[in-house]
Amino acid sequence: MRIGELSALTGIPRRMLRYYDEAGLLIPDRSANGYREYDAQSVDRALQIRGLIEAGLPTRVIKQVLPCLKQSRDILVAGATPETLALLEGERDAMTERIERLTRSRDAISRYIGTVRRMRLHEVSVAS
DNA sequence: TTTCTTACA
DNA sequence: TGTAAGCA
Repeated sequence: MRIGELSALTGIPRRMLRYYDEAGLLIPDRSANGYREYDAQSVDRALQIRGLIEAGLPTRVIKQVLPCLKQSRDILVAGATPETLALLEGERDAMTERIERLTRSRDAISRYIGTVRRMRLHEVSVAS
């Protein structure tokens, strides 16, 4: 299938699909006219890549981990080299930090919302 | 019509 | 990421 169809199937913008190609994450075949030609497997592959990117993994890391995901959507143990493992540990820690920052932000926002609501309630009761 | 590359906001 | 240009 061509890029337009893969885009429709995955919901991933064609722009991003070309970016995955440039980044070496998902390299399609090329038809005679130069159009990118994707196989059915590319659907899962593209979805996996998007998931990893949304999780905040740098493309360089994804590029290294991707071979481990080649088959199914589960991780292939055989493809895990010590270097890859070390890289992933670093990413995991960075992810944990991000989660903690997000948690603090969320809690701060929750407190703010609670405060504003209490103020509104008082205004209403005083007015009526 | 759809896709391609390159470049800029 | 979006968009525009100029092709094939």
